[in-house]
Formats: sequence, structure tokens, C-alpha cells
Amino acid sequence: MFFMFSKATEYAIRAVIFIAQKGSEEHKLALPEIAEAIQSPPFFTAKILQKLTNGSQLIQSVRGPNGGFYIRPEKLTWTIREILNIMGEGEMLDKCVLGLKLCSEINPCPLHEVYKPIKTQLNAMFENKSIGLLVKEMEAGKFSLI
Amino acid sequence: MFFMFSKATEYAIRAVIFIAQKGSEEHKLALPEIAEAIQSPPFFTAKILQKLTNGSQLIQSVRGPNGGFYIRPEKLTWTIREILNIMGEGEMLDKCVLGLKLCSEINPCPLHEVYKPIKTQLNAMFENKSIGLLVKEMEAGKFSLI
DNA sequence: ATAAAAAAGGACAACTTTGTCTTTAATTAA
DNA sequence: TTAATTAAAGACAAAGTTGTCCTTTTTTAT
Repeated sequence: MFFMFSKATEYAIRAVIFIAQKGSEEHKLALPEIAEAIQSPPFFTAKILQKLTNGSQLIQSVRGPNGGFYIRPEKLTWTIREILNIMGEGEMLDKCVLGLKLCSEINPCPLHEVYKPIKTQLNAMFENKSIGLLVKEMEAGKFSLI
Repeated sequence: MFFMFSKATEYAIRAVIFIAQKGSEEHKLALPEIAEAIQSPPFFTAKILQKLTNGSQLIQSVRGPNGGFYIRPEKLTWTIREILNIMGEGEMLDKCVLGLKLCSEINPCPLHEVYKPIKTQLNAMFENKSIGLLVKEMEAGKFSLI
């Protein structure tokens, strides 16, 4: 049973927020700490963090003693949308809600019209929420990652 | 990669709309015709239609020559929400967008507030669109199921 | 009655996603 | 330079979803 994101993407978003909030180049976060904080399976989380470091380098990783993960300050302007793209779920937001391959403005599915404004808002939500903003909101103490 | 519904639920919604539009007790629709019309794998579609007949009897089925599927007129007031419930994806609309088990008004995830009005609209969309209404819109010729 | 047509039901195969474990490579500290 | 620490990488296991096929049951028409 589904909703919005795969587990992998859920963990990715939560991990990025936690790393941005609690980590820095001077104080890197090790995998067990991250997995504990966001309540995710450690080895599975490791795979996900690799995805986030590899091409885009949304997060940085360093091996060896005192190694771990952190995020560069300039990446704090990146949004949830970028995380989705890295996780391969970016196009999701363009897809037909009924899974029709041919659904479009000129060949709409029965839900196309009602769904259109909702899709717009979903896109806005993911593009407006930068990692930095999410961290600020976390700092304000109102939010939880578990 | 995900969005909203499982394939099974997508096929369920499309099949119900087609059956409601083209079938009746006098003119039942056979499985191959349905699968062809909504472009779904026939045997898989059979399983899904069984779900829709079994408990709730959202649709009716009759075996034997001239058998097939149809929907009783009184079921046309049922909505997409009911289809989701039958398919076991009803609670989906209450779940946290980040998959947090503890996410709530008093323990919100970082996306809780932005997502709240969107969730409301999604729920409205599924509860306002009755099968009969969808058929009427199909009749108006604007919509497609493939 | 019999044969044919259709869905029901069960078994199972293929694929994907999730999760675990082990080995390797890199880095640091002593 | 050695040992310890940490992520990277690869193999694989478990579970879920999707898809296929085969047999059985029900119903209709002849």
C-alpha cells in the first residue's frame, strides 16, 4: 500500500533534514546516529545516503575515524524537490493520478481537472520548502522526525 | 517508483468507471472486453474485479454464457473513496506524507502544516467524485480511460 | 443431459522494494 | 606504520506487488 513516496525517499528526506540540523563539517554525523535519530534501518539508510552523496553531492561523506556525514551550507537552498529528483521520484509529480500514460490536457483522465490544482500545490510545497527553511522550523522546536 | 495508488487500485477505478458506463444487467461486460478497454492485464484484472464483487458488491458478476460484470444503479452514488476502501488504500489519505507513525497535530512532521490543506482537497476529490458523476462526465465525451 | 461459456479460486512466476550482512577501501590517531 | 574507525560497495534475503496460468464451479443454450 502506497502513498506519495517510497520508504527510501521518506528516509532520504528525514535524513537530510537531520544531517542539516545536527551536523557540520566540524561535527560529522555517523550512520548509526542518523539511523537512530530518524528511526530507519541502518544498512538500508547507508544505501540511501550513498545516493545522496554520489552524483549531486547533496550531502558530503568522509570515511575513517571521526568521519561521517554533513551538508555544505550552500546546499541548504536546495529543496525537497531536489531530493525527489536524486531519488528518482521527480517525474512522479507530473504523472496522471490514475496512471494513464496518455493522460494530458487534450486527452484527460476523469480526474484530470479536479487534480490539476492539487498537483500545482504539491509541486509548490516541494519546491518552496528548502532544507534550510525546514531546519529553521525544526529549530523553532515544533517539529519531529520520528 | 510510486504515486498515490497501486496499479491494482488504478485498474480498479478505471474498470469500475468503464463497467458503469458501458455495462448493465441486460448487457454484462466480459473480462476480456474490460481489460481491453482499460488496457490492463486480463488475469490481473480478474483478481481485482473479484475484490470489487466479494464483500461490498460494488459490482455484480454472473458466470456462464452471457455472463460478465455490471453495476447496480444504486451503486452509482458510491465514490472513489469507496473503491479505495475496498482496495485497502483508504487509510492512505490519513497518513503522514513523510511516513511518520507518530505525526499528528501535536507532534507534526516538518511538512504537516503545508500538507494539511492539500490532504483536505485530496479527500474532497475522492469523496465528491461519485461513479455516476464520472460516467456523466465520460458521456460528455471529454475523458479517456487509456 | 450435454457442451460451451464465463467467472472464481488457487498456485506460482517475475519483478521491485526493503532490509541485512560481509568485505573492501579510505582516513585518522597513536 | 599499525590499528581502529568509518563509509563504500556488493551480495543476498525477505517481503510485497504485479502478472500469468490452470483447474473448478456456475450458468446458459442446445
